[in-house]
Amino acid sequence: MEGRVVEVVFNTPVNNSFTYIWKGEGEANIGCRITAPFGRRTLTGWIIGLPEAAPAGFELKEIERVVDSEPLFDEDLLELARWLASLSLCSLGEALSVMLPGGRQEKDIPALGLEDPVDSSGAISLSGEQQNALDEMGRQKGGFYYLYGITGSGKTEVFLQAAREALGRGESVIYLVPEISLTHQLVDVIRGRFTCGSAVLHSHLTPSQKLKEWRRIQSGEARLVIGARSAVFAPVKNPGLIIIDEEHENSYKSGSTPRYHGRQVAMKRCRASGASLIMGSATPSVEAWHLMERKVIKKLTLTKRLAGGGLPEISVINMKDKKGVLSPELIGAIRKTADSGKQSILFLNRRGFSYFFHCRSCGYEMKCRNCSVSLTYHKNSNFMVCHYCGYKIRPVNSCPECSSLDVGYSGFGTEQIEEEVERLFPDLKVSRLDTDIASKKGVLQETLRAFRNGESHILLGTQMVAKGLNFPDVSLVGIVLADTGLNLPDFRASERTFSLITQVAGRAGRFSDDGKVFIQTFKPGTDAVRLAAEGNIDEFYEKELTLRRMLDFPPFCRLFRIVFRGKKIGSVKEAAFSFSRELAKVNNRTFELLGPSECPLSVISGNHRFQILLRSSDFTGTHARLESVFRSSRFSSGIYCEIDVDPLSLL
DNA sequence: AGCACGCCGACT
DNA sequence: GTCGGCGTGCTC
Repeated sequence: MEGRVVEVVFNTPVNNSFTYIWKGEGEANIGCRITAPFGRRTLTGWIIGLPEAAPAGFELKEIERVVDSEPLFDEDLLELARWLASLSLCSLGEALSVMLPGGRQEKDIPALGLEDPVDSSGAISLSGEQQNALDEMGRQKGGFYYLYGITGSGKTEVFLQAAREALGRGESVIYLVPEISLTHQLVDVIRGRFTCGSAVLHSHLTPSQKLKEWRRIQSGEARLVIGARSAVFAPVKNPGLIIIDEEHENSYKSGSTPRYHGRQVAMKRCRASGASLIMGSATPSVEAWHLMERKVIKKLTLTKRLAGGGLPEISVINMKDKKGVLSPELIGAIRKTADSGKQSILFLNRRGFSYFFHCRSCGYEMKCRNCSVSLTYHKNSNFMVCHYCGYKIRPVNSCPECSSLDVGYSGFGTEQIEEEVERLFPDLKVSRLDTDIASKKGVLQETLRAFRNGESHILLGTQMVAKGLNFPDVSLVGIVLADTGLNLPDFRASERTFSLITQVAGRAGRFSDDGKVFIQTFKPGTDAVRLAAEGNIDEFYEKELTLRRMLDFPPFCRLFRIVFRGKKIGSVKEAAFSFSRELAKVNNRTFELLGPSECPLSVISGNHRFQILLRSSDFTGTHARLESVFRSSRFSSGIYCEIDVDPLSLL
């Protein structure tokens, strides 16, 4: 009996496709899921082709079952998957599995929603600035735009009206937000605003719910799709507009294979379909800023705060020679705030602080002389190491800058600060919010609800607090140590610090005119801190871009990060060095090869980690060479190699 | 990724 | 003598 020849890929790191035969009743079309025997197991795969004849030399196995009667993806989406697989060096099956419902679930970091207040009653009239921006966007179909404006300048309203116009033309719209799980308010507003069907894709949908939404989008029933990162793959018909809210957010970059960036995928989709792209933020990524300067993206600026509400008063506190973690100024302000019946938020950027050499007297940190990033202290080898180039020196017991002996490698975490705050303010109630707490289901929401209801006076938190500052009774925000981010061995440290301070400052005091922000820092003079405090945004980007150009970092080059991990340090190291030798063979001066060196986080859950960095301005040439070495290399069991093209972080 | 096959050490 | 280590290779 004859059957249909079917080409299939699976969600495995195996890059090739497999040919099967379908002898069943129904149709087997491109884009449908199937189950089939694969080796000694049965797997679900996707049909990517219907070849006329089977390749010779194989005894074809039979497709067991065709899961879908209608395809999950069309040729356009398949093409996008091929592009993604090639770019991020994963298999086609892995690429498809991250795009499609029922594939691997992407894990998301909990973060607070932005909750930009939007009028839910219906379209409101725009300010002159907003209207100009909207008109500009309508001018050229397929254009790339950036709405650059301070918090409260009404970006969301412009997004919504641009979406309305696209929907009015019969087109579909994808609206990306950093993380959807806690942005119910925004989602409700958006859904309430439009009469056409909308779909919300987020990580907490069950596979069947996800599939249902997927079908609604495919059919055209839902033409407005709201979702986090992976919603950029939504199978919309006739895409007319993709919106990226809070473009600078790191959650747009996937943290696992395939490590794609939502912005990059959005740009690709828009170019392919002729749709427009609109991004927005008060603190664009340095990449995006550079694209604006190069006129690849048209910058549209919103300068005015709509609701009035003056910018908060910002004080920079120099922590040099200060005892304790809270300055007298901040302590006084917390007391005063509580006395006047208002609430305070203390923000602590804790990440990685303790790994770096730090002088308590002057704030000096030890930096690599080649890379201008902070050196990481390694206890076991007793070396300060640069994780870009492997440069290492012995640590010192006194500060090279001021000779102070008050130096160390330890910092503080939320727990210590909490103790300190409780000691200082025994009569005030403190809520703590960090990743440990947030991972416990429901605790996050409960903590926030309690704080919003005024059940505690002070909210103490890490990263995640930065975006959720729209509590009406909060009038004081303290950044406990603004420069901790600068200690990270990362060329984006400055950008992150700047963005953070600016975002925090922009959100404080939105509901009252007496909002105050205290920035504690050892480096009040550092550009990231100083310019953020001054609100001197344009100057920061100018300086940062000059620096990146000087040091040859993105966006003036492209980076590739290749991480090797495994239980046995010797084999990991060996794999990294052997891979590095293969790369060197084909390099031919195409790229700069840095490493191998131990990763900044040298051991994660018992796995030793080594990394290689490639730096080049010839992206295509470097990518091709890396691809050929990677696809032809075999790693022994227990050794894993992961590639991150355009990494956001080198940790 | 799984899951087999395959060839060398300490054990019922 | 076998159970089991993980190195190597394949999956239509």
